[in-house]
Amino acid sequence: MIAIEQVRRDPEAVRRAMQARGEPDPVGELLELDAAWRRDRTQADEIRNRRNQVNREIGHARSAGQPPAPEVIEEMRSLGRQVAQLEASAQAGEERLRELLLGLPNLPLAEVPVGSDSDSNRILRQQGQPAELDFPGLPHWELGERLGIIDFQRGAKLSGSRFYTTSGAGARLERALISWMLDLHTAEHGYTELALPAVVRRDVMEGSGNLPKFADNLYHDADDDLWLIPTAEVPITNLYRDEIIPPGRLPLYYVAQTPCFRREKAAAGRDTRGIKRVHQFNKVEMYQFVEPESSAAELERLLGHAEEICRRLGFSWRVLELCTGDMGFAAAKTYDIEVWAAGCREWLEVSSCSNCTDFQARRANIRYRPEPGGRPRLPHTLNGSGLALPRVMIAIIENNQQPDGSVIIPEVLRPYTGFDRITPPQPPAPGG
RNA sequence: GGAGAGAUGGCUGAGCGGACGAAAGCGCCGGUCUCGAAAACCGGAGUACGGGCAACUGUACCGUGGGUUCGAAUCCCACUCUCUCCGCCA
Repeated sequence: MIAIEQVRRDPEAVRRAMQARGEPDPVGELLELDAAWRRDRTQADEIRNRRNQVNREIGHARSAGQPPAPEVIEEMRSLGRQVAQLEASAQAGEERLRELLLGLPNLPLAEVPVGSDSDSNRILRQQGQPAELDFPGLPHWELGERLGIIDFQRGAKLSGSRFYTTSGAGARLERALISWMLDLHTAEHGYTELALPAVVRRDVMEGSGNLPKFADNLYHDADDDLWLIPTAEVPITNLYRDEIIPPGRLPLYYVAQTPCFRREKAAAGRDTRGIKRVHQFNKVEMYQFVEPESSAAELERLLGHAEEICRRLGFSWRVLELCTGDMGFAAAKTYDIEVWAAGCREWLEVSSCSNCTDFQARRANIRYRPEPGGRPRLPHTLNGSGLALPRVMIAIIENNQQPDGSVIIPEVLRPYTGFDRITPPQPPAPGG
């Protein structure tokens, strides 16, 4: 949520930001609502003040044995009615204002390239070249089935399209990746590991900005009004909801592996083959609560932590700086990391690293106290995948496939997998 | 699932419908004392919003939402959460 104070102070900046985002201009309506509720609020406070004064007088008189005069009571009744009316009006205005603010995306940082869609994203750097195989390579959906490690039919049998199962070396490879990533981030990058609920309450989804606007993409249990998380960002953001973090605690660095559930309604028909876009997947997520002054530098470090995974796995990758129109709702600045997959011959997004500035903190009412006795401030929050498992699996399987149909396991994972190669269950028949 | 108890400030914990933003203790911050610390003593300190250049000032907040009343931390209703016991269960 953006601050109404900022709209008051610099309406032009907000107007420009929303335009860069491709949003309709909300400023006029915001300012009108704001002025109206402040007027109601001030009047209600004044009448209340009067009422409180008379109340005290009644109390004093009463303890001196004097009951209040009927006309005094009558005035109090009248004041009560006025207060109730003004308050109802102020409350309605405040709710509409909040609703409007909740519907607005974060303001992009000044350096974010302006553009309406992914065509305007800027390629910041590229490490390595898109690898070419010197034999006809296979996409992972074929490799996975031939190796007997990914089963799409049975996934669909259990849960429908866009679900899959892994088995044997495939399941082990994913578990190894998860352990290795968590170990790397905790041991070398300073993160604290969290284990978290995968279902959360409605107000938690609202705190993170997924509800009400993005209900379409969420799975939901109606009986208990519980929602399946689309990313660990949701529960982590809400850890400190409605709290004031004591002095000296920031920065807080967290990493968590959770399943992520996405209905992908908006992407119906896209990426239907393989495990590139599925309804349930695992993701290792990094998350930071930091002081506002350091969030810009922290985003660069966070990005580096995600890139380190790519480097050690031997990937070729590139870093994109997203333009204003392509960024997520809560982000003020976002880097995407894409790795090259030689089988489907695509750059796959494996990480999205964002500085959400104070947007989530304000929305979820998370504050911190800079020093003992100091005024509470809003921290900045950052999140980044580190990394999303299915697409990492894709890249490993496709890039490391061998002419004989086997797949070489990257060196760093071998202590975790216990094997250095995945081989087909039987020698592949000639011609497949 | 059944039965019961509870929710007040950073924590513990008082609070006959009117003087209550709320006793007291602990903790915290500042000061006196001390070479320094501890102890003792003195003082300070909640959060949000409105008005004001500011000093300041007004209002709200005792789990949440309603209700009764001139007036609610206090009375009534609903909900949420926590704890204890029983049952069931990985």
